[in-house]
Parts: sequence; C-alpha cells; structure tokens
Amino acid sequence: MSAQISGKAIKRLILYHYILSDCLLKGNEYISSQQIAELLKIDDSQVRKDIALCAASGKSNVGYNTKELKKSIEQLLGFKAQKAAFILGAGNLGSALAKHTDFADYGLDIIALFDNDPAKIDTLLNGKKIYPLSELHHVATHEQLVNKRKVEIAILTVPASAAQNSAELLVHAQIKYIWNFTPVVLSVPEDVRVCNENLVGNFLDFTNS
Amino acid sequence: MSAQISGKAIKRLILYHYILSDCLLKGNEYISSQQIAELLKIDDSQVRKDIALCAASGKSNVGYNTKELKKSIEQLLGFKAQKAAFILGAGNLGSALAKHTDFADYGLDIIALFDNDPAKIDTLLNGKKIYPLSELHHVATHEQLVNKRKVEIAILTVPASAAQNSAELLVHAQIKYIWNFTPVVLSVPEDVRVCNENLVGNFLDFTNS
DNA sequence: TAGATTGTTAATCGATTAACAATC
DNA sequence: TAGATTGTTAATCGATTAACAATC
Repeated sequence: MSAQISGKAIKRLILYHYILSDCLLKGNEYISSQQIAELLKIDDSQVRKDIALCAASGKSNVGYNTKELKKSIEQLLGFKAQKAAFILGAGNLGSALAKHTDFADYGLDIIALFDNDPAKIDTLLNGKKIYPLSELHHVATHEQLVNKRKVEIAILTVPASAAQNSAELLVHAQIKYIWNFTPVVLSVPEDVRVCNENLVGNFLDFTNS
Repeated sequence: MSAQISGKAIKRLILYHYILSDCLLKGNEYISSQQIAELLKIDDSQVRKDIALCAASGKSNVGYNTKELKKSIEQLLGFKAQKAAFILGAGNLGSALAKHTDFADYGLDIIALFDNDPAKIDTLLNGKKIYPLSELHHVATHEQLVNKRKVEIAILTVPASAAQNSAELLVHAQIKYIWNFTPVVLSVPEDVRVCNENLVGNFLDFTNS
C-alpha cells in the first residue's frame, strides 16, 4: 500500500468495501458513486476521488463493477498482507480482540497474548496462547529466529497503571507499532509509532454533534 | 458541550486529559503547551488553540495549572453528563465494552444488554442484565416511563448478518445514536445518527503510513 | 439521441502551523 | 531585565465540494 493515502480515505474505502460485500450478496453487479455516497451521506465526487486511488475504473452511464472494485480496494489496502501482532493484556478487551475474527480478514494476524495473571498463563484464547509478560522478549525473539516471522505490531490492552511499563517491554522486544487502547499517553523512542485508539473520543464526538 | 468543537479537537483534548491525570499523579502543578505538544508529537500552538476552547487560562512564563485545566476539559466535554445506553450483542466485544469501567468516567452509562442466545438471557454482566432482543422496545419504554430516563444511544456489536435488522429494532425503540462496531453500513432514517467505529480502518491507517 | 455517469480540474472550506505582541 | 510562555492573528496546507467535459 502506497503511503500517500490519507487515513480518512482509508476509512472511507473500508466502508465502500462493506457496501460492496453487501451488493455482491444481493447480486448487484454494478454500483454508482452516487449510490455509495447516499448510503454514507457523503459527496459523490468524494467517492469517485477515493476510487481513483484504486486500480479499478468505472463505466460511464453504468457505474463500477462491484466484484472488481471490491478486489481493487483489497489490493490497495493490502488485506492479504498478513501482519503478525501480539496482544498485551488478556482482560476483557484484549480477549475480545483476540477472539475477533474480522481482524484476520483485513490482514491482522494475532499470534499470541501476554498477561500477568497466573490463572491465565498457558491457557488458549481462540487458539492463541497466553504467556507471562516476562516472556515477551523471548517469544518475540523465538518468532523471529525459529518461525522467521518478525512481529512489529502490538495491541496494548493492559490496565492504565501498567501501560507505560508495558510499552517499555514492547520497545525492548523490537515492536515498532503500538496500538494503544489504554487511557495513557505513552513515551516511546522516535522510531516507535503509537496509535491511540480513542474510543471515548469517538463517543463524545459522536453524541455531542 | 457546545457543538462547534471539531471531533479532532475533542480527541486531542481527551489525550491532554490523560496527560494531566498523569501529571497530577506525579504532583506536577503546572504544565506548558510545549510539554503537552512534545508528548503527543504535535504543534504547541495547536495545544494552546484547543485549550482556548476551555474555560481555563494559562500563566505567561509558567504554563497551565494541571488541576484547573483537567477540570475545565471535563466540563467542556461533559464527562459528568451521564448518558444512558444499550448494548446490542453480548458477544466478545459487547461483553468487553459492558465490563469496560472507563466508559462511566467519561459519561457513558451502559444500563442493559440485549442478545438472542437463550443461555445468556437474564444473566448479569458487570451488574447489567442481558435481555432478549425482542424485549428491546419494551425495556426502552419502561426506562422512559418508569425510570424517567430516555435512552438515545445504542452500541451495536451483533454479528454482521444481524446488523441491519438490529438497527431497525433500534430505530423502532426511538434510539437516536447508533455506535456501530459491525462491518456493515446501516440504513436508517435521517434523524438517526450512525457512528462507524472503524477499528480495521485505524489499524490499516496506522500500519501503512 | 438523451440521459446518466465517470474522471478530473477548479473553488471552497476547514484545520494546522508559523509568527509575534503581550505578559509575567 | 532577560527569558519563557500564553493567546491570537495571519499564512499555509490539505481535504471536501462544485462543476463540467468526456463517455457510453
């Protein structure tokens, strides 16, 4: 996926993808930018501009071929490029994300969880093992050396009080992307990227506008 | 909360709030826009502009009083204005959100869940009862008539195949805000607002930039 | 052909960043 | 006073919307 696609465009393209899946299910062979725009309550030229980022092209007077456009979006956004990830914190949210089957469809492959609760250690969640946090570096190294798989992504769902410490463990384990679900602003080195999943922000934005 | 605050500003203000909580914990009485900006890797004038939306004011050469600024943000964003909400779908994600204690701190009060699994009906999750989906309208009416509480918000965490049907139940139950965690674009009347919680989009945006 | 739709350019709008006077 | 910081205005940047020729 080329780097020049804005986050907003990516999010819209995924919504188009949802719509296209539904169209295919219903057997609709073509869809117009206007139809997509109406469902999402956005401008139709916005839709055409986003689609212009894909390989797909439309037909005048007809619209876009649903099957073809769907595939183009998948290619553009790299749904097939499976990326390995760890989850730190096998509490409610961490466990739910580990069991969340949608992620795999979009290229996120969760391969293991980490937690400090002795009762959880060595149990399985959706086929993924839960390790003690102290094993993080070791498991990461093992993945890289033995399984030839570099894990660069971690999902952080530990309690707020453990967030910064956990982030430091992640940095030590060579993690480069931290998807942060905790209500804590993390301090990490320059080359590590943090994405703050601000559920509360979405909620407040949504219900106050 | 006044309507003119952009979603982006709201999300930043919440991150400032996280930072301020941490400062208070550490006993730092003052913080400058530059310090906040550095933690979030954003521009310091952006921080000052966002803070200008609050009642709080800073001191030249000193910065902002952490305690005061934290309170101002809470007031501005209405953390105290508890809003009642239902969760539809008591699966992994729905259950995790129901147990998620952070929400209450930010004004989201989940009062009941709905699911179709007979094994789950009438059980409790974090003190919140799980009702059958067919009871939705009845429970909503009861809340309004008996408990004098209008429920306008619903969190949708049902399987994709049940999403549109569930949305229609919500519309019938007078819900005005649907926080949609399903990979489905919902069709609802004009006066009902949908917020698509695009976790996959955040992930792809994050790991591809 | 007439009507609908794409693809793209230009215009508008909004958000971020730079700059700096005022203040302590 | 000198230096640091706020508060705010102006400049820049990027994203959305409008418009329309080209196409089928």
